[in-house]
Amino acid sequence: MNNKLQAVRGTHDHLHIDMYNYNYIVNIVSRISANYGFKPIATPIFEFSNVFKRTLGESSDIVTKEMYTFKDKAEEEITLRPEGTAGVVRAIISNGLAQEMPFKAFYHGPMFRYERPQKGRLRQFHQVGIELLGVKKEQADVEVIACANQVIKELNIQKLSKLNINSLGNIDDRKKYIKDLADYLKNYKNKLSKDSLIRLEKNPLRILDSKSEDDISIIKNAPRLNEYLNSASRENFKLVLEGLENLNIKYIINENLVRGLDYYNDTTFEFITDKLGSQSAIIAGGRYDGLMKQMGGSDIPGIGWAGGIERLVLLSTIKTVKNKHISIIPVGEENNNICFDLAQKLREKNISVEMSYSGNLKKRLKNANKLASNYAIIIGTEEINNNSALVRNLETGEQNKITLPKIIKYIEKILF
RNA sequence: GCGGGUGUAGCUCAGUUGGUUAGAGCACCGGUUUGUGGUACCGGGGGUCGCGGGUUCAAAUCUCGUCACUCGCCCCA
Repeated sequence: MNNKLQAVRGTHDHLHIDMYNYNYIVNIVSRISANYGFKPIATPIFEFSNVFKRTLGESSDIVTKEMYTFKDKAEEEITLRPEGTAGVVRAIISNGLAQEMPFKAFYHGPMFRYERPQKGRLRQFHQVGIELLGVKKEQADVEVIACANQVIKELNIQKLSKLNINSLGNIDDRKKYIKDLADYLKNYKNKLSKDSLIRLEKNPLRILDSKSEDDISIIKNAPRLNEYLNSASRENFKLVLEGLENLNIKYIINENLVRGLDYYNDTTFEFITDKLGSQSAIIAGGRYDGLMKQMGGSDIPGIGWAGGIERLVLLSTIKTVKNKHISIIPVGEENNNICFDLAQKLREKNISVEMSYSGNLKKRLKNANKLASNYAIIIGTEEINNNSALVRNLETGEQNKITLPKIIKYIEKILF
């Protein structure tokens, strides 16, 4: 491979198969979420940088080291979106949709994060996601999670993933907790891992899901977040869990599930897998009640999730069902026009037809075989003289002579 | 951002202690006469051995750098 021309690190070309897989995932989520009342929406791929800086948290990893930010020709600071929620919420505010609550959106598209690429982790990756705004009631949490659960189920990967769930409480409770947690951890400064010492300064919550053995043993006796939750948050969490049980959705309460974005509160959840190395989350989300207000809109609650399309594809065994397909073969260039005309007529009947561009009968049959055509229609001078065509079943080799006026009906009959 | 592994035809890989025109399978193209594919046989195209520098009479093979992929960490979908 002479790689003078290569795609930028962490970006991929999506060739046929990739696009079929991509569309497969998007179509499933689109259809399922529509059944829950979510409607499609698309927001721009880039936004003013503040849209993300203000919402994701100035100290979050995404903002501090992963954003693709640049100045455009008008000196505006622009960022390629690293996630979908902030843009959707901004769009609601920009378009004055705060009156139309509840607002239920489904979206998909590319996201950008400057990270070290790995399997299932790219710099340009793609997400599908839903957002439900305007409902504080736990019914929203349950509905949103149930939708994700159904996606997992229909992708047939429920055995490969587990739903983890936790409640982060509100911001004030969490602040109190973080302070106590940090105070506790400061007693173990000499035992904590290097990474965790840094986290202790920047974001002590993150130490909770550390993979270091030492950290884990220290955390065992640390103060617990759920003991800091106010009664409303506790009650809400309890109702969410009951709602899931009511729907027979299996979950694991994971008290150490803390998410990287500052805007989350109360319910957070992740469908995680152990099949993708370091990349465990395939669908993840949570509640973000303060986000809209923080962005300058009304005080409207929200909850949603996003799924990584590439990760979902990696986990699924996707079989794309191929439509029945026909190859039309003229024998002799002089019969091209009549064949091409027949091809058009069949296509107008919504039948998938190809006519190869060159070659004799043998080559064209070979080509038909390569295209996995179900039937070949062969028309040469001999057939035209009889006002007929040969229809060959390429699986069985069976071949019939059909008169031209009847051929479209005949093809429709054998295909459907 | 940190640490490890890998990089030879479109794909999967061989390539001996550095030594003459770099190989295989699959795929692709053509042929095995004239209007019949999927099997078989024969033939062909395609690689400046990721890229750049260094060591050497000589480098795919050693060395350094760089790019990309990959594994772990960080973090995340």
